[in-house]
Amino acid sequence: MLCYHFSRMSNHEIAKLLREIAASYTIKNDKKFRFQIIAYQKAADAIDNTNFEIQDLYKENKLNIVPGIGISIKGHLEELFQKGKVAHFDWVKEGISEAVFPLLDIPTFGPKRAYKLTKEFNLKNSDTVIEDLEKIAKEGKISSLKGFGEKSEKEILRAIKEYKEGKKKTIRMPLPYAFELTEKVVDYLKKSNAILEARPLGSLRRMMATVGDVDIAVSTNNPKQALEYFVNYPFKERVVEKGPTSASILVSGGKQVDLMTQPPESFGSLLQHFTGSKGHNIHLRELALKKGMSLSEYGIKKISKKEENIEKFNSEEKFYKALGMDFVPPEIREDTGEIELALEHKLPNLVELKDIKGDLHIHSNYPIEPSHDLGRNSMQEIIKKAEDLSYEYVGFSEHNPSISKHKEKDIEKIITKRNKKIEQLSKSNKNIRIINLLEVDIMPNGKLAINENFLSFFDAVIVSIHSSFAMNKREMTKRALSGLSHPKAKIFGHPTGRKINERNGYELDWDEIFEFVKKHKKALEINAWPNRLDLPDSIVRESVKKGVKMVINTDSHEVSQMDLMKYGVAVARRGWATKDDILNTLPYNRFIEWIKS
DNA sequence: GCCGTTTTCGGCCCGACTGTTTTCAGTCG
Repeated sequence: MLCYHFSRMSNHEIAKLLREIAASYTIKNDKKFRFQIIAYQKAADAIDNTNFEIQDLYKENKLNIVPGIGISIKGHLEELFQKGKVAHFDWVKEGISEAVFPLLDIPTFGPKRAYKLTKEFNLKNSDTVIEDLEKIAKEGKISSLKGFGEKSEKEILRAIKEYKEGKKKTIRMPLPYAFELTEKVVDYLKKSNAILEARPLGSLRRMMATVGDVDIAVSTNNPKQALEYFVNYPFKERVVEKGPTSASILVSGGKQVDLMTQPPESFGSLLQHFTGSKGHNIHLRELALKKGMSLSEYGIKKISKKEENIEKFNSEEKFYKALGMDFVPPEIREDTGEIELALEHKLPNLVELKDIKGDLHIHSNYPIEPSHDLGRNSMQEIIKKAEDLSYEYVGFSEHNPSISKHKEKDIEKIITKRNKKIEQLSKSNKNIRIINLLEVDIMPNGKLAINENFLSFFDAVIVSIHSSFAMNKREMTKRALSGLSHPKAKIFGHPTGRKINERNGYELDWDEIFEFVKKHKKALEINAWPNRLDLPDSIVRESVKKGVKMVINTDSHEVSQMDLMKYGVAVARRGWATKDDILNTLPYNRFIEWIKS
């Protein structure tokens, strides 16, 4: 019997276990357990997405605050944490080899096929199952199996090969990377005269921090020609599938691009359908069902009417209106309360890029001899760029001078000189107001990496953590709060320290951080750097709920990077932030009043 | 197994595509 290391199971491991239960139910009897399967998958999704550590919630007896965890699953998880195993889970998994589960990470493998193959060939070792199966396929033993054939055998070999090359179901691209990839495909599509419009949708349109597949919707009166053109995309690796209304290709690097088509008169329903999220759409359709309507990418069917009449929608606004709802911004279509508010016409006015009046986290090339990397452009070039972006103000915030390389006297000299430079620039640039900042390390002991006497040289400083990430939650929270406690420390930079696809970031006690930041009128940064996007959207949402203010910054080291602001705004929108929640939407006078307060 | 301004019982989204099938099962989004 398998025992789990219950002393410390991460949310991800717990979610994985619940997905294994869903898969096992599917294998046992997918019709009989249809709703259990959905329930376990939903619970797994919820656990993957929550900000709370599930084991912490268990200790506080608050597991049921996670939507999707009800009486049964709560009980099972409690048993898991107490005993390290769950009798009911063992029952569900009975007769199913552990070797089934690694196969589920490979595209085209679902529970049924994985089970059939492991059972037929008596595969028991979950560490070697993929290699074992590959060998069997190469020997041509799969094609003779009932329900399999030559093609599926080849498909299995290809899927395993691609999986080994790193094309797993779970690997996701950072948002800006996905943007560039998509732009190339969309530009190509627009050159076809069969294609009237092409728009990226899915998680990309919802501006999620990471994107799995790229989804593109096409408006066309000639789907056959449009799809033929699509699958001939010059940078394609291969065609995954192609039908009369949709097709999928793999492009360079093995990323999948899905294309769906509709004629212009139904394009609105298609946009809505293909933007998702899955949870948002399911909720919407359940709601519609209760009103006697059935929703799909084709439009709205009235169930009561005998004739198969589908009402079509050329715009999303009209589609939502037909359901009695306001248009829901794509960024918040995650089924976390937006549907209810759209019905009551009470959706928040989310912050927009044009609301941003300044960027405070920019590294110039001023020779400050910093602890970390210097920027590449001059302060003057940055000011010029800020003008181009129609900002009112800009903040210079190079890293603090390295304390290991300088004596305090040298640091004082460097800062004094920099201050004079900023003063002079302020006089010569009337269109852009300059805010004199610095990004200062919070050292492991909680002290700032600059003598506190020097802080008076600045309007304020951004404090952030760049080292010793392995500290525990308690110590890290203490460290962060200590760093923020100086009156000049106004902004907590990239607060979680995460790097997407690289590291998770350290743990903090968010309730304590929120309380402190709010009480002392500080702000949390939403850092727009592509693989940071930090704060994560879910923590922005909590900040908004708690009334904690934020600023959105690019952390630019080069002027072109100041354009990354849109990704930071996207994160803020995904966290339901309005203009009022974001301090750098304030005009200069009010912003400077805050930062000097 | 979860959930609730139609319900604490009786519901639970909707469709595309492929391969192995002679009408459907499996996977995916």
